[in-house]
Amino acid sequence: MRTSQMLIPTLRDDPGEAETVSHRLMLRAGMIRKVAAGVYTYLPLGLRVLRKVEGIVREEMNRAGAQELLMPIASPAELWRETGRWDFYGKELFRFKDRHERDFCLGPTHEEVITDLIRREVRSYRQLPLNCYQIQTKFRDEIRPRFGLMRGREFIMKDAYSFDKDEEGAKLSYQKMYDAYQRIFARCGLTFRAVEADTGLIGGSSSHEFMVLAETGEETIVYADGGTYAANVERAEVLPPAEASTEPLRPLRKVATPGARTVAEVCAFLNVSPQQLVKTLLYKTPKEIVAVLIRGDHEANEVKLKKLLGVTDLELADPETVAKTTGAPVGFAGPIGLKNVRILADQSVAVMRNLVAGGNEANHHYVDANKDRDFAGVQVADLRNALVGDVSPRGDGRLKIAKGIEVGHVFMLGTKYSKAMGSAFLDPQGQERLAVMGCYGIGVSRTAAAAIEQNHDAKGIIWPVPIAPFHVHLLPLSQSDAVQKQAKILYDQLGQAGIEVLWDDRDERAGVKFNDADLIGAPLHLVIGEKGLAQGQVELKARRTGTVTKLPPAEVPVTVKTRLSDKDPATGS
RNA sequence: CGGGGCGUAGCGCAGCCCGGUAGCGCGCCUGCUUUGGGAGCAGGAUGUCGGAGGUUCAAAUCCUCUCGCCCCGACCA
Repeated sequence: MRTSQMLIPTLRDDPGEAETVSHRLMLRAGMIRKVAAGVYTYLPLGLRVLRKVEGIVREEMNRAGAQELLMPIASPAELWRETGRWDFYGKELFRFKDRHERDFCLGPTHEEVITDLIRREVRSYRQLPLNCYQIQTKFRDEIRPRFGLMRGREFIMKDAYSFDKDEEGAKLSYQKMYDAYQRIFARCGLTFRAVEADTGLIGGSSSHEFMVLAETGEETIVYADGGTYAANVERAEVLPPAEASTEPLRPLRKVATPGARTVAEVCAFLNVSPQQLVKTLLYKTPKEIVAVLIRGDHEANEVKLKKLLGVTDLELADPETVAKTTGAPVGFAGPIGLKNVRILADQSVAVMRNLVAGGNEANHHYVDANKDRDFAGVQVADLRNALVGDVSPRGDGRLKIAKGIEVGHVFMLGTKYSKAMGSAFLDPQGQERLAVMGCYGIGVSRTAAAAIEQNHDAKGIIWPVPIAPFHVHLLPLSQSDAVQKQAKILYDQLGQAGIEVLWDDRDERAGVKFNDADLIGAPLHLVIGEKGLAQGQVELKARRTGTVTKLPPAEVPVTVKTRLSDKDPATGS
């Protein structure tokens, strides 16, 4: 393609609206433009990258035995009412009415639609297993869209749904997808990690998220430094403490702690460490108010808490509720004397002795409090976030923490949807059985953004070869006949060799072309200059390393092919 | 939804406090020169100052309402 014939509106300055690297660079490189919050137009360059990612996804899905279909973006409320998700999904579901006042939504995911199809069309075990996927625009009315394509309200997703006749088959389908995902993200040139994950709104029995490792990631993951365990921190299990305190119990005292509300303030005032302190968090669920005891230096894990309580709605209680429940303002809640409230404690709290806790009275705390002696009826569970240095729950070392971008998520669904919607088939015995399902998502547009987060420098994007919008950026530096002719020859030769070339045929200065090329980030830059050409040489530059190779034009096609092959470190593929 | 901030030329911003009829840099157009890392000179075009209402002789500037966007948090395959 010739630059002069493509819409590639690069920007010199960083747009004010973008903070994140990928968002900024995609805008500056002329790949995307915003239409509304979280809604973007993909310009030709951006679309080419999406198509590359889609191509890899499609190949690997097909290879794994899945078949492509395409479902509608709009779906009727009735289907969503069958599974209860019309109410359950909440505000994130983009809803609208047609002219007959019938409720519809824009699909955020398609379990209902696919299950509706399969229950109609699949009646025999002979038709199973089945795995159908689509690559499609999805809509989620995110509370806060951000970071460009990273968290849009409209985005492109590959979603696959497997149907099996039994649990065993479903596990196999799941494993196939898991393996396919490994290949997909590896082929995209990403550094990533599969981690155990929570199943959230989709539901099901177990799941793994595929995380692209990046500082800017919105997810926190933990992994064992000595083995294979890795999990989203939402999900990561924490082992019970290895040893309990053996300190002799001291008598309980109530002391004045004027104005000391936060852990830091109380610790400073009483001259104790956060490890000796217990914070009492009051949570509100639709059913009840619960008090949660967490050690001062730990963080409560609301996902674990929700699971334990069997609720999906959970929030910290407002100050009035706290006051009404504890008889004290926020900052002085404690387990001692707390009435009419279920009390939960994290495992680490259960082994503490002589702890400090709120006094349920303004400006007072208890010192040397002890479970069972001073407060009882406490349910102990794993309720905190895992921390750096915790022992891995699989015993393979200690935990470390990293940030990740969730680009894929595989779920074992079981019969949640087939049961709700009656997707059944007849087994060889003529018995009716429910399909066992799995679902598997990949954020295609997010993957493109994640690739930039992981592959860039101060000058711009550095595309991994397999998803680069172009392989070679051809930069003739002069409008002279000799240079232009040589450019045309190389452009044609490379094109015939199946290499995608972006030819900067603009009458711009060298600096402008170099800077745009660095910004756009094709893996190889082919520079044709007047002087070099007079000596029979052109230059091939690796975007990632900046390494320049001078070579005669005749050698370009072969050299480029070699460089683009995935073994060459200079292109970083 | 809570907190913070921003809407002025295609992009980045100043002007607003203290009202007097809009400016800077980059980009864009024309010409000449230049031509290996965002050229120089000369000339030129471009704004419902997010929108509506109000105050005033006069509003980008003050007041009210409203819409949009960004950041932090809560939330989320």
